[in-house]
Amino acid sequence: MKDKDVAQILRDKGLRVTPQRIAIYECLAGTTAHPTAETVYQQLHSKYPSMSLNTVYKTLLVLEAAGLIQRFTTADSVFRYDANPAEHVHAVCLKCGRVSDVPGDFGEELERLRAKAVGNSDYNIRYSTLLVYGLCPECKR
Amino acid sequence: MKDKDVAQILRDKGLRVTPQRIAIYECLAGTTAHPTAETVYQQLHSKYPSMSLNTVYKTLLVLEAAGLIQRFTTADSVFRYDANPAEHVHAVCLKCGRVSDVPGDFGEELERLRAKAVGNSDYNIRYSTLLVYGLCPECKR
DNA sequence: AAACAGCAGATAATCATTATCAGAAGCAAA
DNA sequence: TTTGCTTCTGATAATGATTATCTGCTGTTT
Ligand SMILES: [Mn+2]
Ligand SMILES: [Mn+2]
Ligand SMILES: [Zn+2]
Ligand SMILES: [Zn+2]
Repeated sequence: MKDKDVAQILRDKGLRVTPQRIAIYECLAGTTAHPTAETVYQQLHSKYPSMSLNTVYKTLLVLEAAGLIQRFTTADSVFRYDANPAEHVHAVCLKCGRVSDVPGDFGEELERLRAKAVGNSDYNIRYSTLLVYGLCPECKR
Repeated sequence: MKDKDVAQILRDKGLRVTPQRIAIYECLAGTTAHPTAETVYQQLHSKYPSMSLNTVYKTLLVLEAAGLIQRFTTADSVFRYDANPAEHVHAVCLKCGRVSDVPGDFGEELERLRAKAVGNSDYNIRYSTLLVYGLCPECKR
């Protein structure tokens, strides 16, 4: 997704386009690491020394509300952010906390699970999150 | 699971059996609501006025380490506790935060997902958590 | 350029969870 | 049953992530 698109999506939602919003989105779009707000802040601090952590948090909320990114939480209870807002499977390392995408198309499996959950639950189901926990390549020695 | 069993499991792990531990386990075993630590604390406060919230937290960690319960986190980033330590599917209400078990046996589907994730990921996968988000019966009006 | 509404940054507040430590209590041995 | 050791509990404080508040600034529209 290019800057122009992000800017346009923001404008279409009545939101302003600011350098901070573009920078934070690009930071997320340019990594596969599912960083925390703190990590995003540190990444951008050299290029944008005046940007505050609070702005990072608020901007991430704005981007999420606009449907541009997703936010999720793992067992360590720190929010992770992902420039890919589509449902997909995440692997979480039990030792170092790293979060990675699980490659492959799980659309069919997730859809089947969803259908079964919809049938069995009295909830009006909107979406689902699947996390698999284990040891990352580095940590499994 | 009866008290005697819990007590014995604790003893087998070299842990002491205390009224607080039994009470907290029974509180969890007697509900399907997946309470937070704070909720467990409030539930027990009338019967055990001297029990502290800190003890609830530490006891829940002990019970989890003993494999008697499981802990997980939802989108609101507050830990939920469950006397059923087996993998199963949870539904989370987007409006009120309620967490319910999704009935039905998802063992086969979860196993298939796990197998596919194991094949596609370079993580050494141990377990997984599947949460479905939506509106609970109360909140969907 | 001007004017307005929304945004960024500094700061403080909040909330859940964990750490610390002294006294109480479970447990095993005597 | 009593003793003695060790672990646990509860009071309190600390931590860490996230959010709230407020003032000055900036993007946007005219
Ligand atoms: Mn991802
Ligand atoms: Mn459950
Ligand atoms: Zn790792
Ligand atoms: Zn609800």
